[in-house]
This record gives sequence, C-alpha cells and structure tokens, in this order.
Amino acid sequence: MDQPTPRAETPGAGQNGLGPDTQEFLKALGSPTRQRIMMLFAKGAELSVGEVAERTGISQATASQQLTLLRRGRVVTSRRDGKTVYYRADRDGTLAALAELQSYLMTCC
Amino acid sequence: MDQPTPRAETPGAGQNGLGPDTQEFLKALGSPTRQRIMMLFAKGAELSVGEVAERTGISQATASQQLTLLRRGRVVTSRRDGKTVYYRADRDGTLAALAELQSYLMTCC
DNA sequence: TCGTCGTTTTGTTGAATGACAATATGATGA
DNA sequence: TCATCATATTGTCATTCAACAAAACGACGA
Repeated sequence: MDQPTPRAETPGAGQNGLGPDTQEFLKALGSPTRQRIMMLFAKGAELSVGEVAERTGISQATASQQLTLLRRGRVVTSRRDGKTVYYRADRDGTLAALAELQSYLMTCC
Repeated sequence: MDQPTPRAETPGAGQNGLGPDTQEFLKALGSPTRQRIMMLFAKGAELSVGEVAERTGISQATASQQLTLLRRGRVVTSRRDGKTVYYRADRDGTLAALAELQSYLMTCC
C-alpha cells in the first residue's frame, strides 16, 4: 500500500533551499512522539500499526496517523500483508534526505 | 523504582534516541519560515534582526522570535555589536546535530 | 454473503505554534 | 540624564497539531 506519493520534482534543492521532501522529512522527525516511534524500527525491525500503538502506549488511530506522517517524510515505508500493514525504516528515503540536508547546510557553513 | 528521570545530556544518542539538542535542531529546521530565514545565511553571511525581517517580509518581532528558536537549535549563533545583534550560521552546532542525526538514523537502517 | 479483525478516516478537544502590534529592555550619543 | 535606535518580550488572535473515540474501509474466512 505504499502509494507512490507524488515524487517531488525538486530534488536538487541546492542554492534555493530544501526540497519539499526534505522539508517533510524534518517535520516528520521533529516530533518527540515520532522519534519515539522510530526507535522501534532499529535494526530493520518490521512492525504492524497495532504493535507500534502497543509499544508506544498511544492509541491505534494515533499510531496510524503518525506513521502516515513518517511515511510522507520518507522515513518509513509500508507493506500490506493480508489485513495488517507492516512498517519499517526507509533506508533510501532517509539517506536521500540526509544527503540533501547536508548539502543544504554546507551552503551556510 | 524504575526511574526514567530524563538524563540531562546524552550526546551520543545511541539506543535511547536523540538528545535534546538534536531534537531542537530538527524542530528549528522543520519550519518553512525558518528554512527561508536560513537561506539568507548562505556563505557565512552575517545579518541583523532587522535585515532578516526586511528580506523575509516578516515583522521585526517575528524575526526575533524565529531567530531565537534557530539559536536554541544551534543552527545560528548571535553576536552583539552595539545596539544591533548579528546572526550567522552555527557551523559547529550544525555539524554536531548532523552527526548525531546520522548515527541515530544508522540504528534504523 | 456475512461477520470479524486490522487499519484508516473523521470528528472533536485542548495544547502548541506563528504572526502581528504594542510595550519593555538595553546600548549609545548628545 | 535623556532621547533614540535596535532588539527582545508580552499580549492577543488565528491556525495547526496531537490525541482520542467513533465510524468507515478493506481483506480475509466461515
């Protein structure tokens, strides 16, 4: 169910600022709750929405919402198996965002 | 007696998540307005609060507030010269945050 | 088909955020 | 000291966000 959320068309960012992807990435990781969620995905672990809800102590609906935001920021990906949806860290998206962030910050420092 | 009293400072991030500094860093950069402000500091430029306000089109008060948030996230530093306060990118803070973020993300991917 | 289970979406509420105007602080020069 | 300039803080309002419960959706199995 990993919708190919319309890929943004401004990957370079370069001199003009961060692309929308990286912007979403920063917003996604900027929340303590979502940071806490991300810790569950250490070492490539794959978890269902319900498991994330249980281990973080937030409601199932909230977990689903927050995971959506994380997916929008390309921090996680999702995969559906039957009724349950499994999430895990998005290695490529993360590395891409990190790279763009780095190049962005290099123009300031 | 499980005592999870938040440790004051855990620079390593390690297994427990991001340190408060990096958390502030992410929040600071997670805002479009502040990202726009940061673009003004390319190439080591040094700007006063008034200049930031003028070039971004936001009020002086708002500029001061947002710059405070950026400073709290160690994205900029400030220096006072007479009446005016000059801000510029914080190279060390940025690199430190980037390094911690990277090590944090490496535990997931 | 029907019921159930897991997930998502839809209200709704309280807290946090972003913006401004107005005021306060602080430094400099007359 | 006093006036002035640049910045910081305060007060207020509109918007956004995080969280929940409840309802809708979707995929199985009987």
